[in-house]
Amino acid sequence: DLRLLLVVRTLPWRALPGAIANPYYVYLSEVMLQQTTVPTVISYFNRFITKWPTIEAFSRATLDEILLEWQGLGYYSRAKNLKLAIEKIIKENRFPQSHEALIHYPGIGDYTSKAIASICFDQPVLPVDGNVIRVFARIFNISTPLPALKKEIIIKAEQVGAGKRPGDFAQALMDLGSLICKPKNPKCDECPLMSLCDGYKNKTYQSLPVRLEKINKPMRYGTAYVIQNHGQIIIEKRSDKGLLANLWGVPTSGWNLFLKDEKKIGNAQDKERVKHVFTHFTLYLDIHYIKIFPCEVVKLKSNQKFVTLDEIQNYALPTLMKKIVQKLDL
DNA sequence: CTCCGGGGTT
DNA sequence: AACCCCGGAG
Repeated sequence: DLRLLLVVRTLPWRALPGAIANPYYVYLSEVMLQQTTVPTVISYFNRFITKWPTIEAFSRATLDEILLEWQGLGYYSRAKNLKLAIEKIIKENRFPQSHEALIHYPGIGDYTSKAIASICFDQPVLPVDGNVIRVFARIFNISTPLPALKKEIIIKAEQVGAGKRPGDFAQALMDLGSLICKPKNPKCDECPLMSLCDGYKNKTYQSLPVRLEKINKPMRYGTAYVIQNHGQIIIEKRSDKGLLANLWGVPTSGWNLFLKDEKKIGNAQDKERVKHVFTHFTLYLDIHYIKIFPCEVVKLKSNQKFVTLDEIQNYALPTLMKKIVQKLDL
């Protein structure tokens, strides 16, 4: 039977043996883990629960305060959704407990709703994340390529069931995926499920799960403007929609696609250019340094302000903008 | 340097 | 199907 596994890892959001998991901790950590690895999440998570120990405390934080703590984690709309969902929960005065109830909150989908329901409330559901997909694809030797594979595994997981301790089963399966049944060089000789693994039996496990073609990312380029005056620079708050929404950074030009035969980028030195990779394109920004003369009058847009390098710590900057600011020596 | 993993929304 | 970001592995 698949449902005989031990939870291996101790993590700050996990309950001690015999204790009940804190839904706020599990929810917060799951959202962070949607985009980042465990070692990175641990420090972010600890800062969050120190600053906001309960969902009540969290619900009183502004989006700007949350983004300041979230900076560097990426996928910034998740911080916004987390805030919206927690405000809703506080208003309702009750933490939703079932997969069906949870899935209607912003930013909570199939995986996160099942993770919270099973880990915190012992609901009989199995969250299917990348680890579970990989483990199931190998155990049952399924060669359906991603992303279609995911739906197949979700159905398979419903058939397998969640056992008597759904939360432990879910976490054990994810631990197995991350520590033993790894994407590369899995430790099959240490695996408690070796004897029932069809992928191991058929020696297909290394190539599972199968994923379809990867497409080349297009490149974009533009200019970032570092506008200085007396040890201060101009930063601006980005729009509340689209890429890096609600975050701060130096002003930039538009980010243009390279035309097919266009000369790539200029001959700027490393110090004057940053490269940053997003999900669907790679960005190159040449940095232009502009000094304002004392007699010049600068008219700032409503979303712009002058700040010193010290003051910039109080604004949420994405990693792209940190790369630029770190080069500065005012 | 390049590649890749990781859920949810629209 | 496209969009949303970053860090770790190799």
